[in-house]
Amino acid sequence: MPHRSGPTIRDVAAWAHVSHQTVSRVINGVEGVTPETRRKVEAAIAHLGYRPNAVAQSMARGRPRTFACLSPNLTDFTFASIIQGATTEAQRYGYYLISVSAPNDETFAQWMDQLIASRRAEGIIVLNPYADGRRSLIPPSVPAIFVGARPRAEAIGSIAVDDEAAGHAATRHLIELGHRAIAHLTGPMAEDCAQDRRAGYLRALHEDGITPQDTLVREGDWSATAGFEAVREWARQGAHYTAVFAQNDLMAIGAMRALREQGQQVPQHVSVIGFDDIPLASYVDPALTTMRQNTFAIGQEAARGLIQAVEHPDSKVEHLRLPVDLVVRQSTARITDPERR
Amino acid sequence: MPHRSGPTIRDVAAWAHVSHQTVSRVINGVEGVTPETRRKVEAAIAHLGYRPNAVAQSMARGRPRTFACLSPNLTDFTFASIIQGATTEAQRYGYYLISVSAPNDETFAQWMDQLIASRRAEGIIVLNPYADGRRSLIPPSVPAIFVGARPRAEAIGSIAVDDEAAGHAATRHLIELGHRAIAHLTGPMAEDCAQDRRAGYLRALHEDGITPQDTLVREGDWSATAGFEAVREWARQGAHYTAVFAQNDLMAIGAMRALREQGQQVPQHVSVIGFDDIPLASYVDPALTTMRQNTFAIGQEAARGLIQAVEHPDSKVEHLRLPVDLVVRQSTARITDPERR
DNA sequence: ATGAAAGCGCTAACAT
DNA sequence: ATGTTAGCGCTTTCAT
Repeated sequence: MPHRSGPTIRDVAAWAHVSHQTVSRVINGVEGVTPETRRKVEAAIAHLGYRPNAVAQSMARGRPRTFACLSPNLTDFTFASIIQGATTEAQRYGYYLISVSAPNDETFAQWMDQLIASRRAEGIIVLNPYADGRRSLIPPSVPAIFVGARPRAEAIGSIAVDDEAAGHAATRHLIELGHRAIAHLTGPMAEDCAQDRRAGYLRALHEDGITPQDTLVREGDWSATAGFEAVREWARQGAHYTAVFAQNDLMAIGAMRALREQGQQVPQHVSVIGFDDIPLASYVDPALTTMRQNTFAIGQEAARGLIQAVEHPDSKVEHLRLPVDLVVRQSTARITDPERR
Repeated sequence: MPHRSGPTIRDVAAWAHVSHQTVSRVINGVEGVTPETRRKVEAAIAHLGYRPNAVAQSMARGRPRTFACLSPNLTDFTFASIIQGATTEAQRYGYYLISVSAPNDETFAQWMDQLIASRRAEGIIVLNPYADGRRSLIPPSVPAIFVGARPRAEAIGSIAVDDEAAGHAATRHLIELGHRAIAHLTGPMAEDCAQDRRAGYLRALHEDGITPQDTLVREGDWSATAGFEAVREWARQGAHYTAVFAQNDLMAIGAMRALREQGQQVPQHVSVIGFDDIPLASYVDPALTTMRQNTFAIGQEAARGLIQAVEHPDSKVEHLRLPVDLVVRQSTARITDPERR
């Protein structure tokens, strides 16, 4: 029952005494229409309350002007904010975003089938594309852009912050406060950003002649729980450290809680630095020192890059790196008791 | 340039030596196809790697099988989680969700135009529909479902938690711990849930013969900052209270921070209870007592309700209320010092 | 500058 | 049980 859901281009044409093609020209802002007929058509459109049918346009153009954004989840602030940026930017250019949660590669494959194979979406934004095997599920022909991935020698553009530099800066901040035993809590090491942040961490240690300790580097899954567990594990092992660099704020906050439960004060006994600057970072106790990334801008750039990719398939693929800023709050402090070093 | 982007139904038909209509029947699982021809068609589909074009299906059916989800933002955990639930459930029925951020009624109107007037989406899920004047921007003809709104005498279904009961339960929890001077931090009072939670709060006070104090009820905007500012304002006014019931966790956490900065201990001096049970609730210090709502389920129900509304327009509109659970953690405690009451 | 014709890939109504 | 015929509402040639 394809119900008549409103006036069509032909109704407008009839009302304005022009061909439907002229109406098409007007609504698409194409040159070569007399100002007068344009006015007539516009009057007809206004009078009938005509709105172009987006599905019919997609059909005729062979392009749906819709993207899919595949994210590990929709709830983590970092992802959500990137998605919000991408949605906003896409809209500015007449594109739409279907954002979905693909926590593993089965769900990823399913979405690829339902969104891409069925041509409901004409391009994809993939957040953290190297979390698992999902990369191989993307046919070379589909326009895509990666977020949170290192530039690779391939035809897919990428947007990321400079994770290595950020990891380095975070660690340097701690070193400058006098810390030398610096624990490190990473994201899943399959992901580029986790690797790069750790690389920055190691470089900073190296620069200061500090020997990295394997036991002080633990892999987490970005959750507060992971941060909590890591600190417990270090305690179990009797590990010694005076600072923790967590690769995201959630893990940092989880770590802070575990430290407190062990009777360790932050930052008096142990300094903690996070990554992201989520909205709650300044409200937890103590307020979290962290590396701020502009997630909204990342999303905007991702949308922009993908639009570029679908509209100018032959243009050079872009790899963008955005800066990260150190935001010093109260969870990091200078070592006063030299004994603890 | 409608580029040939793959085999069509007719290619499959030719290969299987049947009409394209038979192919249509097969891919839609319609009865009345010989097992043998069905097999032939399926073989052809597999051989050619055919996938139905979703846009063409939408076009021919006159229904895009796409919904829009309009939320105040995409980043607050509560909204994001509802959206994730809705996306997941919609997918199970072959529907898709375009989720957008509409912080005010101008953006809301814009999205309504671009998604609904253009028939890109055939129905909407509106989160917190009474935040402003947006309700009036929804034409009666568009299938819709409201989340976080009270059932009203209208043709739009609703999903919400039982906010009045939840507000009551939260307040009772504090009263049972001996509190009588209970401050209350609401969301925007234009929203149903804020009104209902406050109503529950007032009822609980009333039941115990506690006279509510106007100065102890402050309106916030759901942000941690609002919670922080409210506590400061109370201090400026010299308000006396031994407990705070905040209508969401963000405001509760902001309030806890302000209390701490004033030298007030939570829960020794002031108890704090929140609402939502965001993932960080158990990791802040002290771990937050809160009212847990199953946001994912809310999203699922919303999607289900909307599908019902578009597929069976004449069925009775549903109004669902989901329960809320008290989760006691460490931010609330019994009053020990009777003097402070 | 404008119009006529054709078709995008599919579903739906009507044959047979 | 299968095929044939029309569209869905628009854009895109190609004429005029």
